[in-house]
Amino acid sequence: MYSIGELSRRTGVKVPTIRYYESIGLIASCGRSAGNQRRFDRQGIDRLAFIRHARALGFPLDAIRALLDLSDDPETPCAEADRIAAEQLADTRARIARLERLAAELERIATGCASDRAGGCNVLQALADHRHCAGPH
Amino acid sequence: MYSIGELSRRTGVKVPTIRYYESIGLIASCGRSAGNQRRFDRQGIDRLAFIRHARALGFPLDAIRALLDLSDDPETPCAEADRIAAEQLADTRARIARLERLAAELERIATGCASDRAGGCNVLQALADHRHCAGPH
DNA sequence: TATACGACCTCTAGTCACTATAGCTTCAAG
DNA sequence: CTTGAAGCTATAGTGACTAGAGGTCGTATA
Repeated sequence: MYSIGELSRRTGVKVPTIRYYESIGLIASCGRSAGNQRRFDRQGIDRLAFIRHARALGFPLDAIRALLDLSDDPETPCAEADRIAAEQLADTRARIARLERLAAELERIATGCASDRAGGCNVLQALADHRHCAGPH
Repeated sequence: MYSIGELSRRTGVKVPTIRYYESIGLIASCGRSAGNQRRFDRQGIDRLAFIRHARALGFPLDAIRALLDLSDDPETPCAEADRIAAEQLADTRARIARLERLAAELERIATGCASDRAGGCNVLQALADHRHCAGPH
């Protein structure tokens, strides 16, 4: 049996975050001490480690909830898990693509400002007038 | 003089968003009609277009506020504007780097799941056990 | 001039995934 | 038995909006 602090140390998830996960029904303590403090078991650690790992990979909590449901039953078809992961990958790639467009435009804007006064500043002029941009965003 | 809807149409910023920007002091209407409806002028359009453009490039509203302050006075040194833009660029690049690490790991996890049941699912096993991962995240 | 209808108004609450604070109680070591 | 760390609940705040309720205004037409 582990206290919430122990669980936190073993998984790297902060104590308030663990309580938050419990409040939204993502995890459950296996009971309480006489003085109303949460107690967790080995399963609690595994489940929280799973969540942490999935969060680190960028999965939203809703997706993690679905993945946890799937892994609770080893007989479930896992096509759904594959789909969720594929979706997350596609989402991540889309974000990268968007950010790369922004970075390119920012670089064009942010480098080589001729003026040293705001009046002629590249950055400010580019932001004020969309026509200074190369691509759409 | 433009109504809020007209301003919205001319800048592509949604009406509730315009009201939100006003509520946080990012823009101001130049007055109200007899019936208490907002009225904007040409300057309002320019300022909102500036904001929209900066948001499209990923600048947070706080940075945009600072950029607007700078562009309000053409005599201000523009080193600060350059700094803000450079910071935004650095931030964007950092995000890209992180997302690329995640995408690589997701791809490794999400492709080629051998099993068709959750019990042997690649995705679920990788999430359950960090040791299945190639790199840190 | 009456009326219809779209556009406008304010205010509140919800989104996501936490984080912070306040004020209190419990646990474990000495 | 005392002390101090760790635990508890509840509430509010973050960023940048978005959605909804319930009411008012402006203007074109009949």
